[in-house]
Amino acid sequence: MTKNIYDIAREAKTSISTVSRYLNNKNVRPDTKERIKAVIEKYNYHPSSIAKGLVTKSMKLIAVMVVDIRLPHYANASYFIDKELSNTGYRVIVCNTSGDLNTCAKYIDSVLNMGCEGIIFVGSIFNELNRYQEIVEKLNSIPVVITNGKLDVERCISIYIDDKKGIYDATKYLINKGRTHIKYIQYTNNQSAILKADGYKEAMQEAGLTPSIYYTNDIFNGGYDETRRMILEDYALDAILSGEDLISMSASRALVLEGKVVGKDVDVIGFNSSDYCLLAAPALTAVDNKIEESSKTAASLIKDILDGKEYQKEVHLEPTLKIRESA
Amino acid sequence: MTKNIYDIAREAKTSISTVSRYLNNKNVRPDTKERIKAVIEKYNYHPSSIAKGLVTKSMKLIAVMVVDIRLPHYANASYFIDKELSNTGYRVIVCNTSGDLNTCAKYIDSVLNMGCEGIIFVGSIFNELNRYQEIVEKLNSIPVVITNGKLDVERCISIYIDDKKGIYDATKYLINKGRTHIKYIQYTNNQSAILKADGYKEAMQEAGLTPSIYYTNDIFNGGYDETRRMILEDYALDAILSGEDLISMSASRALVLEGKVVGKDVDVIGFNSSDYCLLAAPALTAVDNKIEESSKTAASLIKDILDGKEYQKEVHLEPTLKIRESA
DNA sequence: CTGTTAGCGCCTTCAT
DNA sequence: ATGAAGGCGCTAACAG
Repeated sequence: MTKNIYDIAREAKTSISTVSRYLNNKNVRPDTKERIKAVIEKYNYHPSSIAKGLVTKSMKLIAVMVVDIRLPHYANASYFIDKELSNTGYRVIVCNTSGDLNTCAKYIDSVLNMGCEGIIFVGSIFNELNRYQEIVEKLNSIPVVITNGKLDVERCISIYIDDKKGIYDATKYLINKGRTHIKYIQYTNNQSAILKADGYKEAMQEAGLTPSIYYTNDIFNGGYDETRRMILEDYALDAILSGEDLISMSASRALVLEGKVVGKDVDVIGFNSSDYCLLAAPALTAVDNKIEESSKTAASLIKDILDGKEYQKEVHLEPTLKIRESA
Repeated sequence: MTKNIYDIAREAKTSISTVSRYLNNKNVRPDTKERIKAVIEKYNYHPSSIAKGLVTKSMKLIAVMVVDIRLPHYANASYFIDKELSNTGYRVIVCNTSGDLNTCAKYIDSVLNMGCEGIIFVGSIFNELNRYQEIVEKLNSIPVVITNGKLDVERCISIYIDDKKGIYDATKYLINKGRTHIKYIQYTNNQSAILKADGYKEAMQEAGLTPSIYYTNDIFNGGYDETRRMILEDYALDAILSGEDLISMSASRALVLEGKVVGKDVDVIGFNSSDYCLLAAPALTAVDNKIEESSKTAASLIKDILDGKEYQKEVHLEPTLKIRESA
């Protein structure tokens, strides 16, 4: 039924090697080229990527490691990486690690022996992989890109988005607006979360204000719950910011339900600047951490390594404050 | 460096066929079994899935076709499918077709010759594939599951979620609450969107009310824009519903900014009942179309077909109304 | 520029 | 229960 390279060669009156050359854009005489082309089109023949993979040890696959695709940040990252890569003949395989390194290790094993050519790690949480010597060794065989982190492997590119500065600038912005009772909600306790909180603390202390940090691990309700707590503890609060849009959105919701006018009585700022910011009432002002740019950069850089091009080991991106209605 | 089946066989003092049998749980004498096991563990050997794939014509891959992973509905679907399948040794490959059938066709070609064993289509939009005879033929070679649709291929399971009834019930609910100026916002013009709108119309007409439908193709701003329009055209509006949470959320936002009290002056109902409903202020009441259940069902059914089990060609799921604060 | 040939790592008869 | 040998579809020397 489905044709292979022998069938094509036979019907094009040539050898399989010539067909193979044609397929891989090597030199083939124009007239044979024409004959091969005709037969290939006649049967809509596609060479088996498995058989090719067995020889080349590659299935033209790039793995993307995320925590959970349901979170907008990771959905966006994998979308843009896929978009950038799928044109170049690569297919993307997304792995939901739920932040668990054992799960991640299993995925790495799995994609590696599927002929995966490179891995993109999205998020600083994957920094912790450095502690697993065996995993690091496996990663040595392929190019790796990581955002906001650095892995001790042969070919690794780090894309840094200065999260700390993003929050620092946002805090400054609030201070310059005259806000003084500025609260911060920290989501999780990973490296990136800590850096962001540091940015907040630094800006507050420089201005002679006392930092006030609330903690949560619940992405959907945490902002609401902590804001309720804040209201009880300090009714004079005049600004809230966090390291996640979703946290800030539910904080904003709590304020609105309390009768506060967000953007006037209290300013709220988020982080990521996802499209969901537009759904908040009022629309959420947020730190834009350039997810599209960093994702596309990750994709094109891993291609560069694969293509044997020169590449820089580090790329730095600056977050910016995207002002909407909530602050 | 990396061991193959010959290395294992040699060191375990047996032949590759016996190792292969061990790997595939065939009969092997206990003592040889032990020796093989020891060597395999010593080197942490994993058989190459590419080589295996060349023989079996399968890479243990399932493709999931979605429109755009950035939309919560698709992110959730692919997450739950992945979660259900990754335990069984299958890997999932997500394809963002952006609703374009040519793109979809290319992905199908691609995953098929990568040794993909089955495809899950998420959303009624993929019904349109029936018009492409060549695509349908290709799909004949593998099991297929589609939600809210039916493909004319050999082995296809349809999972129907009664969208029309979901909206019908929601409309009834509003009517029973005494609402009369109920508006509907339709997003896109695909089969599912039309069915939902029909549910709305039917409920309205049965109650002797005049349906009033607004249209948009903009998932993030459409709800807002159309609601602005509504307010100008009929200030007495007392309820809005739509076929997408995001549309209803931005509709709600427009109402709040207009000074209306959502859930009191005007009721708003969404569709999907994603976690984002909790971020709206007030929290969005929505039709729950059972995305987790349908996704997990899709995954386990495609496994059933692959395992040669008996299977039903159709599964029906009932949406329910999840009442929160906005209605 | 082209054809022959030897693998890539595994599964699967077919004997034993 | 086990081993030998052929083949899955393709690429990559090698020789012409």
